Amino acid sequence: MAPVPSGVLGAVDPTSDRAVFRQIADQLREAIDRGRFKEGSKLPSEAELVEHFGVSRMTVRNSIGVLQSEGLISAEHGKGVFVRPRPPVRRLASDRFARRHRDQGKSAFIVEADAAGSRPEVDSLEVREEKPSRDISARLGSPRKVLVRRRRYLLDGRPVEFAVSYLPLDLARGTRIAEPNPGPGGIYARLEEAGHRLDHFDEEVRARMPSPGEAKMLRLASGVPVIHLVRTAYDTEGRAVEVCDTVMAADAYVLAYQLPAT
Amino acid sequence: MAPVPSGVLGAVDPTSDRAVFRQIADQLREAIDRGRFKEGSKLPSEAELVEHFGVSRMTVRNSIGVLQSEGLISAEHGKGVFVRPRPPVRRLASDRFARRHRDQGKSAFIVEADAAGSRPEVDSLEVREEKPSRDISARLGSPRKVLVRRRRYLLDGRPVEFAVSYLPLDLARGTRIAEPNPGPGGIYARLEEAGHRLDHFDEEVRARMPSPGEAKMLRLASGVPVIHLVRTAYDTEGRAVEVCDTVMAADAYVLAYQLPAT
DNA sequence: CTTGGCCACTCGTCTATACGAGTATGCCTC
DNA sequence: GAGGCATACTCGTATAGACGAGTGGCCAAG
Repeated sequence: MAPVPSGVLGAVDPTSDRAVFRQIADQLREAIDRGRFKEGSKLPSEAELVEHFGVSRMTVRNSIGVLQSEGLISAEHGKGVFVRPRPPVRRLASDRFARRHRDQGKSAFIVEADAAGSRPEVDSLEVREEKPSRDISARLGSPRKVLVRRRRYLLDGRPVEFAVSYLPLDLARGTRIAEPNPGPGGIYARLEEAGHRLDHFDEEVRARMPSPGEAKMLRLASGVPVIHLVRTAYDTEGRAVEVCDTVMAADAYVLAYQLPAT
Repeated sequence: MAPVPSGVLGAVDPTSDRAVFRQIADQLREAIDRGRFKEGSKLPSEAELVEHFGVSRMTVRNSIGVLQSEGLISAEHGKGVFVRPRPPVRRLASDRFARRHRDQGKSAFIVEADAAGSRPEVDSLEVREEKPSRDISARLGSPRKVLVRRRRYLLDGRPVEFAVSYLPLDLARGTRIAEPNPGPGGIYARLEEAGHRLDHFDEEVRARMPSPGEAKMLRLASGVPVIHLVRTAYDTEGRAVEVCDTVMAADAYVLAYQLPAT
């Protein structure tokens, strides 16, 4: 068994007020912060840490659990514990829905990812009619039924976002919006062609830990929160024409907004 | 020892593929979601769950840990494990920095909290001059030194937000901006009085797990992420006149923005 | 009645051990 | 050389036990 690299980790004080597993977590955290363990690199194994600190395995695992829930490291069964690499971040600009950005053939997600040098994918595409939930119904002005479009976005094979759009059925039925591929410019272009000129979007941003289902869908390591974004699109007559409910891996996104000073 | 309320929790299957502690976590989660355990109420004690499921204490603690890191429950030493109440949420509107909202005497935070029926406080106020970090320096156009204003906001005694403002020293030195209380309308009003008419704000929104220091400062339960918001204020000449770096308890906030469709 | 202490109950920390399951590697066989 | 298997190493799960420390209620002494 390889020893822990010397000088990187010190000793613990069992008589200290601070719990031993916290002291170990502190030392590992500091070593990571200082770059002693680089992004993506392997930490000493549990057995090595047990040896080095002279504690039991559960104590070591406890300290690893602390850092995992902080999002600093992630354990891989059979391989080891690794410093979590910071994934490339997708920046969502505040003008991302401007008309000029509606590309001819491809969706905004594809265009943007291509430009950033990532390999974009969309999967789990599902389009159907449903009875809206209370919340969605209220946001859309109480339609009896809605068209629901679900899809998952991936970058370089990693799922980063799961989005569900809701549109009042009278706007969507029989149009390309009700088809899996809504055509160039996406559903917003189709809405405007149908005479619903878009005026503005409202977005609500929350952050929280993922549900187990969300963690699975986005393949989230523990310690990664999600950004929950609910966008409502309004036409020039003030009617809500779409609600898009999106759950994003928080470590893959930064949202940018511009606020007026007036 | 009180038994677990009958009918609320079932049994586990030790032969299942799914780990026993996950099965227990699943059952507790479902019971909470269904309202069998209400917000703020006490879950069965570890000893009771050990008894009920016929497993060892570490297994029960493991399942409790799962739900804690999901932000569903929180354990209190000596008291028990409780369903985390959802705290009142502060909604930040996209027009929150509009001039018309600059109240005469009090800060935006105080006015808004009063209106919402909460008891607002500001503490840890600190104003000083510092050499800016690389990032702040770049955002502000590389000033040699900056005025730094730190403060913590609380609602009903609970810390919800920690904010640090940076201003180029030439704008701030010798003005009320450099005083702990900048006066009616806050530092934005002082900037405009000094001839720096504000044009717009850029905001960057990220979500992540808190550092240990942040968790302590905001008294965050485990399983609560933070929203990290960096706002830059620009005057009508395009100069960045302030950067505000804010860390917020994610369960206390929803951010609202309006995006143009053009 | 008040106060102090005891006690029961709670979660927190830690040890020691055992076995299972995923991964990588090297060696042996074909 | 290619394939397959054994093996060693990794983390995952679970048991049983011990002591510590925070909380709150009860009761007896003052």
